[in-house]
Amino acid sequence: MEEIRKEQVINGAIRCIIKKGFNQVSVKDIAAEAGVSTGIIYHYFRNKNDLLVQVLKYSFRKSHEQAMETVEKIRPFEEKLLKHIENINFVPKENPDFYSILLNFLGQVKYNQAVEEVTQKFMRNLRLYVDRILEVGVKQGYIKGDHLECLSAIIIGLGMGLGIQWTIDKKAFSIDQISEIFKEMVLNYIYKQTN
Amino acid sequence: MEEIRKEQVINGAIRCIIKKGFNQVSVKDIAAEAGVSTGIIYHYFRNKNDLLVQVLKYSFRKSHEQAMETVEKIRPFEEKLLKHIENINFVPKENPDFYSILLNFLGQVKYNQAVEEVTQKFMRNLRLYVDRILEVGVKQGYIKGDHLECLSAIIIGLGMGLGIQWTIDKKAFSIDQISEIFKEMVLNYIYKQTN
Amino acid sequence: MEEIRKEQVINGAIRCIIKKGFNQVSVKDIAAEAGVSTGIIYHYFRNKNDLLVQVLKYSFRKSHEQAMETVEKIRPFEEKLLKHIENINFVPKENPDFYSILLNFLGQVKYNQAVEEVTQKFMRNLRLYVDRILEVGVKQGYIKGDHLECLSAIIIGLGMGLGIQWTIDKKAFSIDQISEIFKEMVLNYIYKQTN
Amino acid sequence: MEEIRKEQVINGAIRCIIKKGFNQVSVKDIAAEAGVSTGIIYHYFRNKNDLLVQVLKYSFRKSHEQAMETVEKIRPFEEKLLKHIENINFVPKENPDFYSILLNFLGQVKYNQAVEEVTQKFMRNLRLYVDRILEVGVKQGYIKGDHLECLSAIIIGLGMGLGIQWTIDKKAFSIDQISEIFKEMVLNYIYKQTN
DNA sequence: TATGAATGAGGATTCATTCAT
DNA sequence: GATGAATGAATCCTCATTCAT
Repeated sequence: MEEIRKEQVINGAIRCIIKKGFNQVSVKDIAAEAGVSTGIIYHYFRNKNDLLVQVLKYSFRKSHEQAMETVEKIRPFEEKLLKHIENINFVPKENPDFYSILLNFLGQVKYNQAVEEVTQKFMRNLRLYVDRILEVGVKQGYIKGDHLECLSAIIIGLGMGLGIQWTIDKKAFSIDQISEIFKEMVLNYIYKQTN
Repeated sequence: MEEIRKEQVINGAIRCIIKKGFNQVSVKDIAAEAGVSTGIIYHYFRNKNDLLVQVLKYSFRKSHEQAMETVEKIRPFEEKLLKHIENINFVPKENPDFYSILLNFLGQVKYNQAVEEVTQKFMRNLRLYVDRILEVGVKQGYIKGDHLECLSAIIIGLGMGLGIQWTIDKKAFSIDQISEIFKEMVLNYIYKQTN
Repeated sequence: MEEIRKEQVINGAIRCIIKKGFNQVSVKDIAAEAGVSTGIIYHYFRNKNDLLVQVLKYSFRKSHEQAMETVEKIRPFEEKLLKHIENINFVPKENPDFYSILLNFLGQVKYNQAVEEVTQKFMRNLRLYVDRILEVGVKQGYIKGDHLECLSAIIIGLGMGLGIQWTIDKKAFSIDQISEIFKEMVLNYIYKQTN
Repeated sequence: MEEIRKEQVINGAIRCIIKKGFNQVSVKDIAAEAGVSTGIIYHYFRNKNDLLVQVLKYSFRKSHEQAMETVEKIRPFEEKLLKHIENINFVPKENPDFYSILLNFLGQVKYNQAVEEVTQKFMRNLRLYVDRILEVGVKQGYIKGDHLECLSAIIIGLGMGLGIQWTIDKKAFSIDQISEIFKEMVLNYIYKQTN
């Protein structure tokens, strides 16, 4: 029951942030959106900041789960890597709310330790997942392991940079097209190192 | 005189935003930091939002000028392109305040039309600048023009994605190392298309 | 059972008031301190104010019982009077919590009829008890009854005034020393009237 | 101007406390009573507690000034001492608001350091003033200095104890009558020590 | 009896904005 | 141009009280 209520409030908060923006959201708004009283929010969360941190954690978890879903099942190395890059690049299109939430929180990282920790952990996990895929490629002899330690940051960084650009300006480019090019660049890079 | 006062206030606002974060800054804070009264701020800016938009414009202009400075003088195509990529990648290290400011504003884009317009224009200019460099490369016969229309978004996107990752977590990777790899990836791509 | 529960809650409330102060105590605090739920408090007490009035009554009764204990047994007039004065003067030292509680409630007397009535009754009983001792002294011929009607108020008043001073500032004076002097002043007064 | 505004707010706060009681007073009440906006209170006082401490200081200062006024001019030792005792005893009648305020704050002493400090200082000054009068009596040879060090606490303590009793229950006794008796007790005591 | 989730009015405090000086 | 006192709506949060279980 407690978990249900917490999720109810978190989802209300997410809808509010998407609709009005992080800075403009009040506890009253969230309570109304979630269909509860303001008081109950303080029963389940220490304060507004605690709630917002839970929102971030929840969003990260959901996004992660969603992005992994399709990749998990794929075995062949190259196919798995390319599908993962595609997934990352397609987040802004397929889950635009996530970028809304993310952009709202990124500005807070520097000023809010809890937000910083949660965000750092999320980013590290993202890179780690890519690293693991690449490791498999190395182990199976497809690619050499040299010069691969930064590739995860590049893949995640590009995904994020494109996502933000596209969120700011949907007319900037075609995500589909750019994703293809980027996949090609990555393949070039890992095989060139190998040959 | 008006310009001096405006810049004085804008710089106070920038210092405040960097120090306390966008959401936590009040007009009183800015006035105190700039060494003026709150009243005078309303003499030179329509309201707080107007001031913040001016801050964004000012930051974008300064960052742009700084990033261009070294590149402008370089003539040879490849050298110019690589130097520009390097410049973009090094912004978070050499001008970390810019990323502080940028991240503070990115969350507002969706909810504030003026911020949206200014940000969109800035991003377009960034891509345009890269496109121009590439165009010169095509004209001078170094590379073919096909498949280059998305490269600017990739270059800018990666710069931004790395900048944000690094701003969030300085231990994530070495900017220098990653910049080298990325430059290699870009060269691979443009010459492979050509040959 | 009802009495046990009520006393359990009252004692929780007393500990809370001593620890945090009357104004700062919530029903939730009291429930937690007493080891019960908030709901049960409303089963045994009409509301928070009712509970607090019961706390006051209980404190007055306990303090009264404690102060009387030693005096009751003493028969000789002068010895009994002096011992009672001493008891009154020593309350702040021997039962400092009582003064904590008392001071917390005194400010409410004017604004809370129930508190006013309970406090007035307690103060009257205190004076009455002194009056009875003096009456015995008169009956037994030790002192004359003229000019004695105010002595109880003086004895109680001084006890209270010293208690409050000492509660505010333990370094203000030595209760033992002052009690001796005051006993002497009272004896001087009642025998001077007599001779 | 700042001082006038501060006094305006303090007086509003005093009227509120007298009318509704310390615990029941809100900043909104005080603002309304003082005829200002709530915002301005935070312009002149750090917070509600700061304002209340200023109220206490102000009340203490005013009460002190008022009590001293008549005594200051009197030179002869005995007359001066008796007049001072009388003044102390008559405060509840002549300045009942002071006792209202005092009782409202006494309960806070233990839980509020600023209130504690201000109250301790006030009480010490009260005793000091009595001590100075007695010193003069000693110097001029009217009385001996032995056994006088506690007399100030007794005089202040009785004044306070009677004041509180009378504030709680006006029918308890006649202040005039009791003041006469107490003055007699003090004279007995100081001269008995002398002869 | 007993619990503690739920309510929502009310409290302290902040802050963008105005305006008399 | 320049100041900063003044406003009051809005914010976060608390808490007495109720009630379904």
